[in-house]
Amino acid sequence: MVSIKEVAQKAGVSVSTVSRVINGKQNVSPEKRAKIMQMVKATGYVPNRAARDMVMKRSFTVGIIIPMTFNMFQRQLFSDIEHHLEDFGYHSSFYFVAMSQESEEACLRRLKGEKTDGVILLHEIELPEFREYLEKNDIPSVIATFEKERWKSTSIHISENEAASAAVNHLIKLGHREIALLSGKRYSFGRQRLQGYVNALESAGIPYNESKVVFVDSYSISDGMSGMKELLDRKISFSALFAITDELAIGAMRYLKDRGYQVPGDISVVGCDDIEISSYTIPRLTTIRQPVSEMGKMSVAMLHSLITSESKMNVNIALPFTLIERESVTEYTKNI
Amino acid sequence: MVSIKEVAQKAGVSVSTVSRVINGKQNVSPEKRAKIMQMVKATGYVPNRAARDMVMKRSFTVGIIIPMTFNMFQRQLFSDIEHHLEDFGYHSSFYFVAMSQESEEACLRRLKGEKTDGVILLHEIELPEFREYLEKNDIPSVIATFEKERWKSTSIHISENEAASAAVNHLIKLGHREIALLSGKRYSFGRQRLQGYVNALESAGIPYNESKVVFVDSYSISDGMSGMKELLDRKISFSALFAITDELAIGAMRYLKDRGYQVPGDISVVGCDDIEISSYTIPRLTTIRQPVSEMGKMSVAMLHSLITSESKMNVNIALPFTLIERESVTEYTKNI
DNA sequence: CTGAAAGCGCTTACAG
DNA sequence: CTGAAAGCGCTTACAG
Repeated sequence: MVSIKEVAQKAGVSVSTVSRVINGKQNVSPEKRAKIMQMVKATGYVPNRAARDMVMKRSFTVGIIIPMTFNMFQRQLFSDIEHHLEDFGYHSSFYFVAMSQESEEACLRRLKGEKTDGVILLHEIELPEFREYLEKNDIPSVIATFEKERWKSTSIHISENEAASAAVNHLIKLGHREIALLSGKRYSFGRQRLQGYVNALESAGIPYNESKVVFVDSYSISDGMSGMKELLDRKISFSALFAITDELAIGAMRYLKDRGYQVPGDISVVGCDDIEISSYTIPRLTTIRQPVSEMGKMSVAMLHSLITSESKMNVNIALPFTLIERESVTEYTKNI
Repeated sequence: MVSIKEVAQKAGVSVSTVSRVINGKQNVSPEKRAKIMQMVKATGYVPNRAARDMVMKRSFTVGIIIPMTFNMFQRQLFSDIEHHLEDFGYHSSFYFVAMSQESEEACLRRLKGEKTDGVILLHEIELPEFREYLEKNDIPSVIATFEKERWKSTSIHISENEAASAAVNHLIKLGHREIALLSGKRYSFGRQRLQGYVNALESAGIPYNESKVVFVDSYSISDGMSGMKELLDRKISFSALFAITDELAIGAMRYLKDRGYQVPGDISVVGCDDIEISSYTIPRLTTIRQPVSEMGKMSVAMLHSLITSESKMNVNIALPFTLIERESVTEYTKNI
């Protein structure tokens, strides 16, 4: 591969000068600049990234922390983030982490060797050393799509609590009072959306009833099916369901169909997130939309500004969510 | 950050020796080795990747070429590939490329600067210089999930042609004769699956009828809807549809429902790929399964062997596919 | 088994 | 505006 030295020789200048022009610095005579550009083109020279990274002591890469198995919402988010990262000229390095301490430690170890310019978390890491390492080394981080308390970093999210309330209020406004909840314990948003459900019920003067809520392990479609099964097996009476993620809702609708129930005829279902597939399900899912692309875009933009600016001020950004009314919800008529 | 030099000083040895132990070389006395390990631990030393990459003239990263907008099948594949790459100790670098020459050129330019150890293509690149560059520089590449003619690299795929035939034969066996095709021109598999459809018809002595096939621009769910619309608007008569991707099939089922048709009551639908969501749609989709995880795993394993072994032999691997019978297909009763 | 030294390909003061 | 030189943090012959 051709090196900067070779280009310098062919152009009859020093490497310093070549370095200047390829990095767009001023103070180079037009003639030399032209000559150098010409040689760069002729030789097909491209700077060696490793060498540059080493001397500049930064890698121009940002680390992306992702859960080992990431769901559809995160896949969309991830893809948006990648695009923007590329636009800003960053590389990205992945860190898949599972729900275990060893996995988090392994992630931290790798992180130390790579000197990423910053980190975007699509997954909540518990390990205290992790946070400490970032803070001690001034590595900016942004949390994408979580509203995490006491973690000193910028975070982009919707108000989880209010989003859940909005979903439930929509149901209440339509006359539903026996509203089941399909939730999970994993991640902070599980707790927050549960809280939103509780709040909405309370405001409407509807008593909270434990037997109407089920917690599943994760947030996949199949968890939605098993959660719905559990709910049905309890033989309680209800007319609507709020599933805290769209995938859960889709699984619930699937299972309801298997058991012969109509959505929304027998049960109204509302989800949360608005993943792509939700506009195509049968019936189309009524849900709360998180502005994914904006969130992805902002995550990168915020991280970039944290990396480049002097004042490292961490902000907590709550983006607006929207209720998207589709076909899975209807007015209250009866309980099952 | 602590460097190798610092560790050497604290351990009272030379940097060469430290380098030997952290790289697991032999020929180091047990005492020094122990002392060094201890200092590594104490200082929290982790080798600087950029420095190592530079001197070793390789980056331990593999480039992943992805289409600008990647579909659900590719997202699953991608996620599998990433996991395995991490297992093998590789990093990955993304190259999103659009359907344009400039985009392919930009991709090539970046590739030149990064000295990736190898490349995995999830997207077909047309630019001849691209292939030339890889060949000239002995950069191994594997094509994941495409069966590409005249491209000297290893490729992992199913027999597209036969997979399509299997789907259509299934329909034929159930008595269908008027079988519509929802296809696309983009990528070689579009052409290949079309060929499989044609072959299956021919073997069964059913004449190919152009009016029963529609080509859409891309392979998304919404393309599936618009393709189905076009088909219906042609007012032709048919009893079954083969959509060359699951997303297309899901879009078609969606649109059929909107127009008041029953699947499979009025129209049987079979897809191809077997993406996750296909087992949860209403009705569940009958489709041809590509062994995604195996494909992801093999792509990485093959690339790794290409990178590390001496003999760079390129192989063309066709993995078996399976017909997955679910609920979207039924016996022929009538045409619409 | 071990260390001194060269070199990888860049950037960045520094001196002119 | 320009170049010589130092230095980034490693690995790898080479000599002992």
